[in-house]
Amino acid sequence: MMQQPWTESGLRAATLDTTRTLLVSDGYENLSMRKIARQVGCSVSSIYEHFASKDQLVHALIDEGFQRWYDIVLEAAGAPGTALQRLDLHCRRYVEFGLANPEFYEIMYLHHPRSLGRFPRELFRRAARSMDVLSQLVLDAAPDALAGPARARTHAHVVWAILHGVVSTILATRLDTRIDQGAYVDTSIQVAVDSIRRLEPASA
Amino acid sequence: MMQQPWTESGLRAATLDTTRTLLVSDGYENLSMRKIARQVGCSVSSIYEHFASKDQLVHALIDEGFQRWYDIVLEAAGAPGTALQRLDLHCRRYVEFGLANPEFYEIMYLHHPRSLGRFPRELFRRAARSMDVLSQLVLDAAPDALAGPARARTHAHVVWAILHGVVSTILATRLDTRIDQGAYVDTSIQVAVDSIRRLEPASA
Amino acid sequence: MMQQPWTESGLRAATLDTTRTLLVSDGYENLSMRKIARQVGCSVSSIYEHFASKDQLVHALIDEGFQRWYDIVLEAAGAPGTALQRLDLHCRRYVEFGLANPEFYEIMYLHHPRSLGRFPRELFRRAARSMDVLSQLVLDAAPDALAGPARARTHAHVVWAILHGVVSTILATRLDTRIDQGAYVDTSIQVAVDSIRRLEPASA
Amino acid sequence: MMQQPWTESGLRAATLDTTRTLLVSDGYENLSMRKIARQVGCSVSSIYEHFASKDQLVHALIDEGFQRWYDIVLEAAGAPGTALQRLDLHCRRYVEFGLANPEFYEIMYLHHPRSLGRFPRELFRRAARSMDVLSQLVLDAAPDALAGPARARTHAHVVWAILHGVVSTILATRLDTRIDQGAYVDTSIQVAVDSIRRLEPASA
DNA sequence: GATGAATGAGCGTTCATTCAT
DNA sequence: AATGAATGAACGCTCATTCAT
Repeated sequence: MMQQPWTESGLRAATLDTTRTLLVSDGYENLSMRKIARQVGCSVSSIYEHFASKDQLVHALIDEGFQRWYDIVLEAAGAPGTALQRLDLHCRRYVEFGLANPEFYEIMYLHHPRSLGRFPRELFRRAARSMDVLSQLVLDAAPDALAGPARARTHAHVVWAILHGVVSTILATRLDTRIDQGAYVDTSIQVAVDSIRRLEPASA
Repeated sequence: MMQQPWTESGLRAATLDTTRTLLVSDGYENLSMRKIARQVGCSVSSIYEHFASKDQLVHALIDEGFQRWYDIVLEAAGAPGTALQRLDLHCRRYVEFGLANPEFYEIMYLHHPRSLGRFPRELFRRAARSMDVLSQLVLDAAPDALAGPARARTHAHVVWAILHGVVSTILATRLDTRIDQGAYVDTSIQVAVDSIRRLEPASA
Repeated sequence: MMQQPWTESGLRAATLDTTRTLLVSDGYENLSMRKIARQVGCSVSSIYEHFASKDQLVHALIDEGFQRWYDIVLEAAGAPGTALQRLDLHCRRYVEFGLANPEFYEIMYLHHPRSLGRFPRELFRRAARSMDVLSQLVLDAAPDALAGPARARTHAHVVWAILHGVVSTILATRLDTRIDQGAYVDTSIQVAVDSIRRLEPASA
Repeated sequence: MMQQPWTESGLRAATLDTTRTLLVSDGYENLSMRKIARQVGCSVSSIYEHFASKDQLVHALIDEGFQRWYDIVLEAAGAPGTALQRLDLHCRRYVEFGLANPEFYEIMYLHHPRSLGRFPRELFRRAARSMDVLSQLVLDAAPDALAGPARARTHAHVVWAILHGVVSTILATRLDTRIDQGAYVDTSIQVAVDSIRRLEPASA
């Protein structure tokens, strides 16, 4: 699902597409170079022609994921409306993205950095970039109360913790079945946004 | 590497200890019976004397983890003070526990739909039990506003999502290094407790 | 089936009984000391108290099997009627025994001596004893034609080859499904007996 | 032990050769991929490059064996001479083949009901094919007496049982040492052929 | 006479990776 | 740019057997 046709063709693109698909259907722990090659319809060695290792292939995918988060946060930040409305929009888009792309979410966040020891720093920087935009959004939403980037950063991380907690709870199917998922998400986002709104001076 | 002398505890306890440690250092996906045995300093088959399978060994650990959480939430629920104070206490203890027992978090993510079939329902029930106590605590803190267990359950899950997000962010070392961890935790918990406190009628 | 209650009780008898049963239900290749012990309801070590090894335990069972064949051949040899009638009776009993006790038949004949390297010679001698009785029976059936034990022995072995071929073909389920098993057995036995009867001087 | 140089045949052929050898020397129950690889002088995984599983490797051997039998029976059926002479030829060739290819006999016993499920039906069909040719040969040898394929089939199976019994008795070294093997084989084959010849109407 | 705890060797199989072609 | 063949290490797990108690 959501698999865009890999325009330029080429084995590299096909490999990435297939890996993404396999990640969704079988999960990371069942992802193997053999399976990818079989699905792509080429030899294993051919994949090694384009990716130095399985790790690097996965990194490319993670990079893609972080890029998409960056797109989301950028788009929300640039949307019309008040800062709080844009913050709300971002939260919604984030949760949507996480729930719609469990495979990305897993490899992006649920995999401990430890298992990606050779994980290039640049990828982390790309993730940090998204956090920066979120921090700015938070600062815009409560400039008087936060008075500077330092506190804004902390509060942005709290907002993210909520979103992350919500997405990962749902993905790990740990949400009580008696709870309506939509209400749960809505309530959580409201709490996240309110955590910033409440920072505004009472005179608002 | 270093084989700790598991004095009087017996092989079973030593295995659990080692597995807990390995879970933190190497992650679940890199957990193997061979590694455990090597670390414990015994043969693989000796471990099978005490645990019928790798799954069962992990289950024992999961069970332990949920039991620990249950203890925490029970203790907090029975502490003196207002319901809000007890909720705050629970949040603090939960985060402390999570940070002190990283393997618990590793374990929680194992309950993925994909591997879920292998996990006995009883383990899930034990987790639900803890959630029930937390829901009651939340209901006690805002009885008028919540007016029943259904909404309380949702809000309890939101509180949990926050705690969950905070702990896993820190454990995954994804917290921006410029942020003070203590302030981050405090702020998060405050947001969590406030998300319940704000539900109270203004007339209180 | 055909499991006589092990009168004297005692672990040794119980072990033999259980092993016999397991051999029927699960086959030799799935026979393990653990399974036997579990079924008997004792520890594995307890079995080693009575049998020095798995091999020895199986040998005891094989011995039992050869003893039963010996009983059969002796009974047939001592039955009333002509020698040919007694030979026919033996053939019938042999096939019945083989088909009714596939587990015995397998370990007695289908297991190559190689796999029972430490197989005590005494067991083979017991099997040879049965062949001796059969040879005598064959000699009695055609004394004039055979004129001595040497040729009788060869012909006895041919008779046995037929019986063995029939039983093992059926046990290995290699008999064409369109063939009636009863007719197949009857025809085979008739050929076996005739192979001796035809040796009689034409003047009979 | 000794690694024979499998010159030009390629790993696949070498594996089949070695497996055949090991089957004879150690038996099926002691056949392991590791042993095969050790004997061939390659890694275990290299074998898996050519055979998807141990089962499939054994199947290839079974297939080969039945093909060989088919060749034999076809050649005998097409040889010059009377039907009885051709039947006699088949019996001789069959025994020769069985004694020269002991692994074939090891293999035939694998088709046990217990492990049968794993064996593709096609293999069985190939065996049935050989039996069909033998049945036709038998029918040709005694067309008047048998009067149709049904009885011919039964008698063909009896002939086969004899050959089968003879070969397996010799291979299992269960033949009394006082018996001359050549005489034993000759006598057996004579009994087998006679079992058909005797079916002819006396008027022939 | 009986046991629980432990073990080393082995099993079939999968994997990421390499390398000559 | 692509491949087929090969590999060594690892996996979860079972086994017959030993030995102190």
